[in-house]
Amino acid sequence: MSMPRRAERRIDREFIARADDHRALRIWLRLLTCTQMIETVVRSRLRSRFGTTLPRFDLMAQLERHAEGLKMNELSRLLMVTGGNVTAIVDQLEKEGLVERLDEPADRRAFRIRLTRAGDRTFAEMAREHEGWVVGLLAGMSAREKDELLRLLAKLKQHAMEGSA
Amino acid sequence: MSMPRRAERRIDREFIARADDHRALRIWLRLLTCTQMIETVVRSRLRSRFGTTLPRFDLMAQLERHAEGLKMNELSRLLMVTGGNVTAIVDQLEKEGLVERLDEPADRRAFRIRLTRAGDRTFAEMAREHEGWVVGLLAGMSAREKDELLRLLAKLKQHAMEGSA
DNA sequence: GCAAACTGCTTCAAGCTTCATCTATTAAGG
DNA sequence: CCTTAATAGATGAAGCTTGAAGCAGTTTGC
Repeated sequence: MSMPRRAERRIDREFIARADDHRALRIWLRLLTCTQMIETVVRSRLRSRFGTTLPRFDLMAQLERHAEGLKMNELSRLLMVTGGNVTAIVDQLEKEGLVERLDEPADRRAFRIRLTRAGDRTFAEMAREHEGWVVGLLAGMSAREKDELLRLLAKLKQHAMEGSA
Repeated sequence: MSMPRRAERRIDREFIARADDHRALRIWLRLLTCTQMIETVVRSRLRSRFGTTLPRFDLMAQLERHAEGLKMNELSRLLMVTGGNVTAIVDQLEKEGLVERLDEPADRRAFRIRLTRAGDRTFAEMAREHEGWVVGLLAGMSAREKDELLRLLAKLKQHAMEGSA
């Protein structure tokens, strides 16, 4: 009835490996689901409440965190989108007077993007509501669980960073 | 030096609330970062290895899990994208002979989308490599951590689901 | 100095995505 | 029946995103 010890162990190890592979795939799928669910809510509310879009909000959020301004490639890296994409969004926001391009004295190719005063005001209003939406969506989790999730995501982020470079 | 007891407590409670709000925002940002990092890797490899895109892969993955086929609106719900989007991608895949539209006898408006034999073969090949990429990206985490992450994401998913409906 | 490599940004085409709107079909109420 | 409402998909405009190619300015190595 029972298999030879050697084969048993080999099969068991394979089984464990497969189970773990499966876990990785499930994490990836669930991560994607969670992100898309939150994204859908935030996107829809940004549109209905403020007539704006998520990428524009994200770009302004980065600028708000860096009052000294950011170069195009820094924005591209922080937002994890291509440079061409950043150009398009900054063009729009600049046309609407929410951000401005300032010449970078040290490098004539580059410039610094900064929120204008109007942009700063506009963003502050959106950010206040935005925080409320996110807090609401995560309200079911305890502080302890949030900390644990934060920790695990940090780990995932770090490993994925190494694995993709 | 010390404040009246009442004020102290009020401030403390506010402080805790703010800290927790901040945690929620950080979770959301980190979730987004992790997702985008993995997405970028998978997207780029799907392109270079198989000349295809992530949305097409995702759609085929859903069909592979439902051998009996899926209706357009079911695909839309599962993939969490709009119906118009599904139409466009199915049109492409159908033109390439990877999926097929089958008439639904019970409802002349609808039809069932299914992988063709060629689609099934093509997907199997991609899925094998895809799993390897994801496993590699998550390799730094222990089985225990993966289980915990899976559990917390499930919770997040559930609460976000309720909060967005 | 100067050529070559690199960097910062833009442009463009192609594909993805949403939202709003449309047609055809089905379901429900009277 | 017949009207009304709801549902399944398709379509088109507008915006997002990528990847590749290109231009101008900077750095590097000889």
